[in-house]
This record gives sequence, structure tokens and C-alpha cells, in this order.
Amino acid sequence: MSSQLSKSERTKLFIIERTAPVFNQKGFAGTSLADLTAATGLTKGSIYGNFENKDDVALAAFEYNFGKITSYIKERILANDNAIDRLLVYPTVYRNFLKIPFLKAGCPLLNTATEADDTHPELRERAARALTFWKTSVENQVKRGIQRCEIKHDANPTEVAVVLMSIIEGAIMQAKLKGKATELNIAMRFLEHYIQDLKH
Amino acid sequence: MSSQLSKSERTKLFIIERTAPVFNQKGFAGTSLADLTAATGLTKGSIYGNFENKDDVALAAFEYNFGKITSYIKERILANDNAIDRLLVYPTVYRNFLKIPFLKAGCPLLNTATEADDTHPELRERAARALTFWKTSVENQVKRGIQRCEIKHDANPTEVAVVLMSIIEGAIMQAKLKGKATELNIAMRFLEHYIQDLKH
DNA sequence: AATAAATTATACCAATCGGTATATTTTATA
DNA sequence: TATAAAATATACCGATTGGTATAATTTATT
Repeated sequence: MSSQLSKSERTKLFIIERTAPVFNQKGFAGTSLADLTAATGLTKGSIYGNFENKDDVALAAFEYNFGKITSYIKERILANDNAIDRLLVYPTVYRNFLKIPFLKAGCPLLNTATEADDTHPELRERAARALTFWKTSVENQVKRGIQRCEIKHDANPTEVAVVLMSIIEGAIMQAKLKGKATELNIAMRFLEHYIQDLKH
Repeated sequence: MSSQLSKSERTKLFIIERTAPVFNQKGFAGTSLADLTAATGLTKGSIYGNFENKDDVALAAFEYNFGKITSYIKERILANDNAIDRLLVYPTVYRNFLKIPFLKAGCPLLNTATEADDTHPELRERAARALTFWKTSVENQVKRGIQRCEIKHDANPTEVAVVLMSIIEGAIMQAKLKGKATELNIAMRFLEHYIQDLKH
């Protein structure tokens, strides 16, 4: 019997898949090894046979969570050609984030950033890199739009990225806290208008 | 010997003052009783003589932290008469939040919200109430500005509040995570223009 | 100054924390 | 199918967790 991945690679992936939502929901400090064994059905020995320690699992879980959103967004961006439509993917997706299963516990970037910024340098570093990645992606979409004359040439790619990201993260916090999408919808409607106004 | 406050009231206040920054920095799950005794110089017995449990201290600490920002903002708002100037207090204050001592560990609302939304109902409830309070305050400033013809009458108070709050919280997350104010400045500059555009 | 009441410190509790040495089982190779 | 290697489970470790009963001390009242 042989699959693409070795047993340990499959188990490692399995652990990440099962524990990633737990870390996103409870945070690093709030997640115990007992939570990890409960989520996987494995024992501590098994987990520590595949990961060095709890930090190691948490780091992998964050990468997994962020990667999941990234590919989810990327897929929808590539389905569009026009730069405006591509940018509009963000408000469209995040408008419904409470209904997207793997985003129900909130944005992993926001969750990790607010917990780790003062407490966990490694996790913080990963979150910071994710933030930069997202920012660069948005900037590039704007630049591409300007080149293709779909976005007005005086648009500021960095400003667009920062405003888009700030509004989304701030609105997510409010939506999660209140458990309703009222404020989220208002924020996303505003963001859509902001993006439409970038049109050439 | 008699001061306004009884001994226990003074000690209670002392515990809150000393532990509030710790809770804001490390979060609820990340703060231990040992952290509380270290921050106060008191023993567990003393802390439990004044508070029912760790949750009780955390709730009081949140109220203290939020109240501190609220009064800081309020003071600066009341120093202005014009509605636009009053709204501009927000970007002005948060532009420098990294330098404001009690805000160095970040916005307690954002920190508490992201941790507690899925883990601590009581703390979540306090944060939700704080959010509503803030939103209502901004809405009322906009309404007042419309009545005084300082803000155009078609301005939407709720939208202004939601956009202002989202941008601020999202930008704070980024600034804290990166440890620099670049993105924060961009976001606050945008917010200032947004507020200026509300002018009648 | 004596006394009652309130406050704080000491010493302890069971439970859980993250982590590990070792035994057992499963997997892959020959 | 026998064997070596890899993966997983068991059983344990010391340290720390939140919390408490009780003793010691300080405060307020008379």
C-alpha cells in the first residue's frame, strides 16, 4: 500500500487540519495539548512524534488557516479579469464570512495578530509576513488595473491596500463580537463604493 | 485616618490599575494568577479577598482600560466645538497610539473582542457593550453636526461610525503587528479626508 | 487602649499544564 | 514472512494552573 504521502506526512497533515480550527477559535494560550488530542483522537505521544512542541503545531496551523483563505480568495480573483471586479472579490467574500465554515471562528490573521503581537514572537512573525503578503497582492492588483487603464492612474496602490485591509479586519472584529452582520454589511457596502470610485 | 475610599476599595482600585495593562497585553487566558501577584506585589489571598475570581478581575480591568481611553477621547472632543473637528479627534489620537502609554499594548476593545468572542461570554458581553457605546457616540456627533449645519444633511451617521471604527481597529492591528506606524498613518490620513468630505 | 471586624498572608489543594522516556504497535523493506 | 524502522500509545515527570481554608495582621470602632 502506498499513497503520495508517507504515513507520517499524512498524520502531520491530519493533525494540522483538525487542530487549525481549534487554534483559531481558542488562540495559542487558550489551546491546551488536551484540546489537540481531543480534536485529533490521537495521543500526546503521537502528536509529539510529528511535531517538536505546541508552538510547532500552532505555527503550522496558522499557515494552514491563512493558506486556506488565500487560495479561496485567489480562486475567485482569477475568475475575474477586470481589476475592479478582482478587488470587489474581497468585500464579496468577507461580507459572508460568518457563513463560510473555516472562517466562522474569525480571521486567523486578526486573531493571531492581536494575541501574538506582545506574547509570541514566532507566531507574530508569521502573521506579519501574512499581512505583507496580502498587502502586496492588493497593491499588485491595483497596479495591474492602472496599467490596463481599468483603474485611474492617480490611484495609490498602497493606500488602496491599507484601506481595504483595515476596513475588512475592523469590520470582522465587530461582526464576530456582535454575532450579526449589520456593521459588516455597512462596511462592505462602503468598501464596494470605494473600489468602484477607483474606476477609470 | 480616613480617606474617601475604604481600605478594601483602595486595594481593589490598586489591583485593577496594576493588572489592567497585564490583561491587555497578555489576554485573559495568557494572564495567570502569578502574573497578578507579580504586578501588584500582593498575594493570592489578598486578591481573592477583594475579587471573586480571575474573571472578576479581568472584567474590572477591561472596564478600567476602556474607560481610560473613553475619557481620554472625551476630553479632547469637548475641547472642540465644531462637529468635523470633533470627529477628527479620533484619527488624531489613534495616529499616535503607539506612543500613548496605556495604549501601547493595543486597543483593549480589539484585544478583548478577538480573544473573547468565542471563549468568554462575559468578557465578550462587556466588549460588545463598549463597541455599542463607541458607535452611539460617533453617531451622535454626526447627528449634532448635521443639525448645526456643519455636516451635510445626507451624511449617514451609522455609516460614518462603522467606517471610522473599522478603519481605526484594522489599522491598529496592522501597526501593532508590524511595530511601525506606516500603515496606521496611511489609514488615518484617509480617515481624515473622509471626515473632511462630510463638511457642509 | 481594648476589641471586633475587615483585610492580607501563609500554606496548602486537586487538576491541569507542556513535555518525555519507553514500551507497543504499525509500516515498509527484503 | 521475517525483520528493521518508523509511528503511536502508555505511563509518567516536575511545574504551574486557579482556587481555598485558615492563620496572622491591620483597620476601624468604642
